[in-house]
Amino acid sequence: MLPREAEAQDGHLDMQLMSKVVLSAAALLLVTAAYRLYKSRPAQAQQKGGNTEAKAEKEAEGSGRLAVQSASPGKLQRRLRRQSTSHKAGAPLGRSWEDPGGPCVLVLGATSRDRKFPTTDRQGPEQVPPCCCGQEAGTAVGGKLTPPCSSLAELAAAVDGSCVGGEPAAWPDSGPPEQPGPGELGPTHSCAAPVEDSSDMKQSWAFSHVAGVSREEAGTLQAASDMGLAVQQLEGATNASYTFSSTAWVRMEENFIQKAEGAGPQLKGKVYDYYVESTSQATAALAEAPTPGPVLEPPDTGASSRDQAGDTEGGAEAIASPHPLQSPPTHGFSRKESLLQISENPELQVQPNSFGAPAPDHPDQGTLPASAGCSGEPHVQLVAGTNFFHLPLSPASALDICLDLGNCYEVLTLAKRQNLEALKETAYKVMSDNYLQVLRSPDIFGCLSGAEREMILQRRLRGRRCLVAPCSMGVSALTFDLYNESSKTHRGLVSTPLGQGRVNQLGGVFINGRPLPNHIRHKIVEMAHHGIRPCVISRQLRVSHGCVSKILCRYQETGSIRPGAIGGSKPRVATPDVEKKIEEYKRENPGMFSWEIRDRLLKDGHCDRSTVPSVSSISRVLRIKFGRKEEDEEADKKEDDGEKKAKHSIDGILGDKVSSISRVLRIKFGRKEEDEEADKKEDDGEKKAKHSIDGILGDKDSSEAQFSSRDSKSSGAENALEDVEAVAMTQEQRERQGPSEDLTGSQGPQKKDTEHGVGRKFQY
DNA sequence: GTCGTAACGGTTGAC
DNA sequence: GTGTCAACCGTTACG
Repeated sequence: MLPREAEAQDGHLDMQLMSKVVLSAAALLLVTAAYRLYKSRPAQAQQKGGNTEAKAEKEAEGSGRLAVQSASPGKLQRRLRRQSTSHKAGAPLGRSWEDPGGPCVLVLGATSRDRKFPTTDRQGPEQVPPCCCGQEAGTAVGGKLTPPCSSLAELAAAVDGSCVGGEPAAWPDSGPPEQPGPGELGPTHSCAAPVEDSSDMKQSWAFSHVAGVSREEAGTLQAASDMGLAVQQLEGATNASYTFSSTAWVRMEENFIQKAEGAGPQLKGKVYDYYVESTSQATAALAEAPTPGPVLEPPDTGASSRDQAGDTEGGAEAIASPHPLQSPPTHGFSRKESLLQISENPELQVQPNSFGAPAPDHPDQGTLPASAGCSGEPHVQLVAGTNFFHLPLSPASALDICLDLGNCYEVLTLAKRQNLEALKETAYKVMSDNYLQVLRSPDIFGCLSGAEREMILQRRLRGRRCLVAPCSMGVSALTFDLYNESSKTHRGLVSTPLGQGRVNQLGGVFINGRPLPNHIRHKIVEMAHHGIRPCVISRQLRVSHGCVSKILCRYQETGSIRPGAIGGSKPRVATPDVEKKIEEYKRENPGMFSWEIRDRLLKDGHCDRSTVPSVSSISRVLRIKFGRKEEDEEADKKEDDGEKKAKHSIDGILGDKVSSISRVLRIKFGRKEEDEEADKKEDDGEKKAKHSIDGILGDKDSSEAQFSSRDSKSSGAENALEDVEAVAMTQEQRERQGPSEDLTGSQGPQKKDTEHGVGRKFQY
């Protein structure tokens, strides 16, 4: 118990320390950014800037703990009024910011923005729209989109005291924030019921101040920072999760242009918003899981938030308290619910790709927006040495939409209607990422144009670029071109360095005689697994339906997507054991003919029909073992009868040279043309359909007689996946690996593949 | 329209 | 080092 408590407190103290450090850093960055931004507009305001900047610095130096006191309510309201008048675009502007304030909005900025830029405007802080969090996002885009609550949003709501607690101090100039509307407590509405006792939660988190400066001159600079600490503990659990979040927000308005106009106050300049957010989590062991207690109502959260906001010091004290968990509960904590729901719903945690929302785990990196779900995400600007996240203030942007398959097409339609390229890109990306599901959804795939289908397919394929392994010139070069973003078309593959690429009737590229890349094969199987018909697969992947059918049949039979072994010669059927038997028969009966030996081998069960050596092979063995005899040759010739005719004709064509060479080969390798001819005859129907599935299956059946204890299908599926992943291994390497594995019996499917080779049928 | 399959031209690799 | 040959490949066309 005690050690656990100590650990918990240690962890909490660590969080406090970290909080301070991060807050300090955030504040410093904030001030630096604000200074630089404002510096670029020197003539705008010098009257009050000194005070505000001084305040900002003061607040920054104070680790953001008590910054609220520096804010002047009066100043705040003046600024708000001015903004409300100047912002005709307040609505769109506010909306564009409100949107991020939805599920994916960052913690403080949205709240602050909402308070500062009410869409209804000119009412002062009292009428400022309430906290951003929650379902506003869904309504932001015409109410059509009701995206699932973002984990980030909920996390933000949980972490951010502004949303839940509505810390009024978040904006010094916003005055006491009004009570958030019931529907606006997004975190509350969207979060599951808290499991942990609220009182514990209250004590476990604390919110610092929010600092802000503003200018009333033509150019307006606003800056704010915020930090929050939340603790989540599941019922009965002994571990608590600490989530710390800090946010710095800067807004710069270039409204000084309105002076030149002279027609009255009119904001024609730009509004820049920057923010940087840092979120970190830690887990600490607690003494005991607190008993779940009654959940505080949402209104309480807001009230308490305000109280806390008004009493920022209290929050600061909570952070600084050495025993925060023991402090009396004072707040309602819908943030617990948010955290809990996030923790219980993994899908809510995977929202870094949510468009327009910064990933919580990557506070300041430039890749944050890059990880968003599309190429049109807000760009990152380097300000004051820190990557800031710049959201374009597009009036109609709906940056907080959480796209999924359920709404991607609607979003796409909306984006098209409103000409939102970024949103379109995001929707396309969702479709591409869920390509198989899209294919199965007539309401999505059926509504897409041909170009769009092609585009999402291309993006889907492009995403596999990492699978390219340029180990083999023949295949890899082609594959690389296929996924080269610069080409972006299949046709770009045609001109491979080797010039082997060809384009089939469907527009797909292939190399004649060479198997398709593994990822294509895997995709075929994958799509088939999703119930997509072969004809659709063929069209989508631009692979002939014959090939699709072949691959699927093979996969169904063998469980492997790999192509068969290419090349090579038929292995010897006259194995040492068989040769030994032949020698034994000959010793027992020297006058025994080769065909008699052959029959004896079959009769005694040493060989079956598929593995018994040809008469020629037996004769060769006899020649090697017992020396050359004219009689034997004569007898062999007679036995071979008509089969030799073809050979003789060939000899006649090629002359004595071939005969002599064959003789040499016969002695040297124990193999000659005649043997192969005889083997061909003996193989009879087994070879008739080499290119057909029947042939493959026939080979399989024959081989199964020898490898009856194989269980290829179970491991075959794994190999199918493995095929895609193991791209470092070239096709040829795999093929070569197959036969060796056959012998060891370590890989069923591979064995089956090799069994398809006719030669493998006669392995033994 | 879908699917199976033989034929084709090609590649590969063991011999 | 080269040629042969039998395996494989994917495409195409046909039913």
